[in-house]
Amino acid sequence: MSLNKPSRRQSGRKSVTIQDIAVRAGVSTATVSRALANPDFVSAKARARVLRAVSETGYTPNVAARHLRARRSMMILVVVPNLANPFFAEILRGIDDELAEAGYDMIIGNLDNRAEREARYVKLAMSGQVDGILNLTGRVPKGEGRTMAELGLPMAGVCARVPGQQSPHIVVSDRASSIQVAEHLVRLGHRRFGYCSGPKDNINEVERYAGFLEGLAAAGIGSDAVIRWPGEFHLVAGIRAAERFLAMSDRPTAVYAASDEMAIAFMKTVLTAGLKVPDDVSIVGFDGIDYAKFVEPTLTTVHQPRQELGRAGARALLEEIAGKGSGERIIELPGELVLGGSTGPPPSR
Amino acid sequence: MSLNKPSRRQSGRKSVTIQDIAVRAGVSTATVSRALANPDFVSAKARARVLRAVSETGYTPNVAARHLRARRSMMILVVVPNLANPFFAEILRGIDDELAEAGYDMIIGNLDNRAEREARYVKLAMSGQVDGILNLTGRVPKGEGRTMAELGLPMAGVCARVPGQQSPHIVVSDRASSIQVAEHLVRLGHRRFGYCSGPKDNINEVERYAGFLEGLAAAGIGSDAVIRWPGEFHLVAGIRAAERFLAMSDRPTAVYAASDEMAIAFMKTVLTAGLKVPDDVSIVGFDGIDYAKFVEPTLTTVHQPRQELGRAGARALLEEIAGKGSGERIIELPGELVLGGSTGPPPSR
DNA sequence: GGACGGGGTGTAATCGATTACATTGGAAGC
DNA sequence: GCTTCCAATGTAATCGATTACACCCCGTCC
Repeated sequence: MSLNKPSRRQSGRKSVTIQDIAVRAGVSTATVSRALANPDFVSAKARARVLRAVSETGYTPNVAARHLRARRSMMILVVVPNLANPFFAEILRGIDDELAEAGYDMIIGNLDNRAEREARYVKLAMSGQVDGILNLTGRVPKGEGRTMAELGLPMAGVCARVPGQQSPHIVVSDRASSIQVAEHLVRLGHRRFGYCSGPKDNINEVERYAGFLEGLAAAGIGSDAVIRWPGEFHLVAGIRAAERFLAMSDRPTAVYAASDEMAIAFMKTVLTAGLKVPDDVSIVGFDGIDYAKFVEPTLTTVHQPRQELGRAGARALLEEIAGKGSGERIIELPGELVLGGSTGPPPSR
Repeated sequence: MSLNKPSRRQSGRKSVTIQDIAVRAGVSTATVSRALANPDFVSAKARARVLRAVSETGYTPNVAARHLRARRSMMILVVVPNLANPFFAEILRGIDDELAEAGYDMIIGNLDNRAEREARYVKLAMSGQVDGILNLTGRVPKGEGRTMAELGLPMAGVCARVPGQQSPHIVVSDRASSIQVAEHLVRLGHRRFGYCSGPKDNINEVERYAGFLEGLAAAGIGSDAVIRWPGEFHLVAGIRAAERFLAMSDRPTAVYAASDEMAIAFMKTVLTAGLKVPDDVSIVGFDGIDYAKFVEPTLTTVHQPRQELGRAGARALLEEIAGKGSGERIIELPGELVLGGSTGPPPSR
């Protein structure tokens, strides 16, 4: 088996090196490097000649060489649970904006909701290819016999608090927001509830559920008034929950879903079954994705400041990388309950 | 200004090198390298010792060094118009699956619908950081005084045919599918149409519009029966088109939108205005994103085989990289008209 | 006038892998 | 037994940048 295709070497690419620039500008490679990285330490004349040579040739430093020597790649690994959920897309935008400002690019590790894909990104992180990790998954990815946290790379968590991980976390006020949801539904007159759960090992899920119960308790309603359906934050889980709901003889009058995707799928399923929203059942989601505004009726939901979550996460990570990080630390941004048309008083019967 | 923070060198990371493995296994670095890359050329004994040393130490080759020497990064740049559109997320999944099989990872260049972000990725591609480019944008990104096509890097287009770009393209049958849309609407009895356009310099848009007119023409309906609203494929454009639609005194009875996002936003806006869908107006989208099934009524749309588009694109690119590519070439995958509840006969009046 | 200092520059080591080329040892063939 | 050949391995060059260190030159200060 041919060791390597020697044929496909630089098919057409010219590859201008720092040597070429040095010769062209009549200086040494050291001066070229300095002229580009630390202009202040080079004479104006030399700098001008270097810059001209660069623009004439279209030289771009080879990042592999730079990375090898400088021991930094200017790349960040962003681990995402599921790219298909538009909720994450806007967080990524915030992250990207902030990272780009600092000169970093990002590699997106999409788990696609499949834990077995974690290993691939642990490996990628191990190979020294990235300078830091942003973890949006609410878990500590494992693989290759290690966890991602053990790699000693700077890391920060966004959206999700990961217990036991020594790094900053940027989260939304899951608990406080869920209390508001409970208050809103109780005020409307609801007394019996359904709850569309996220994965039970996810801390956001835990907090949201706890907050919901806490809010109800404050109104004197016990946890036995809540039916909890298992779920996974995505559309399909919403359908399953709705099927269980529809099969019930004595249904709750309000349903709280731990993600908008589940709420939207739930709503669609019960509408298709002939129920009216909110006349027959009120529905509340969590996240505030764009589509929540484009379903009929509009979804009542807790809006997360997605872009700001991303930006704050990126900033925290950059601090960690710079060594200015304070390590373990939680930054909580407020969620906002946005009222839509999917909630109303319970059926009078 | 301190040149570089010397403090932040390898904060805790051990960095096992090939040297360490060589010593530990009692062989040379060449043998270690071969044992890992070309096991057949190394004795079983040596290989075993190397592998043991590797697993004992958790060694991972430094990719920067490998990349520098081997002149390949095993990274692909994927340029995406807008990550927030879930349509692209599933294409990315197809791409990622196929690339991962071949050992490649991807860097996602999200333009976020802003052309000025193109330059950043042209630069990234120029720096030799990637072995190839997948372009989902339907344009040739420009910046740094060049276009991305001029870099001489292997490239392939997905979703969009880019005129004048010498590389394979994987597209959906825009024209044929749009003809079907026209036939469907005509068969239902519609005679006056609205069309929610994508960007006019986008080839998919051009083809979709042309196909729509062609289908109508086949039924003896002229292009003067179609009102075209300008758009951008995203949600906001759908709202704008709907506002124009609502302001009309004599409205078309059916609307075709060049993307599901526009269709969904259009539908929501007219529903909010008190119209009924499809009783007052029929709506058809394009793409077949998940949310099309979760709006009420369900959207009639042209379903694109997204994952397969991504896979085929990745395969074509890998062929280009391997030098087996045939260059200019168009692969067309069929779209499928999926009937939903958003289309019906025109109001009888 | 000589010592000193510092800005500007060049030389060469270095990062950690891959790989061309040289070398070794042992089996096979005569 | 000696040559031949090939598989297995080692040595060292190499990729292209960054950067420690040395050096030169010239102005300034005693």
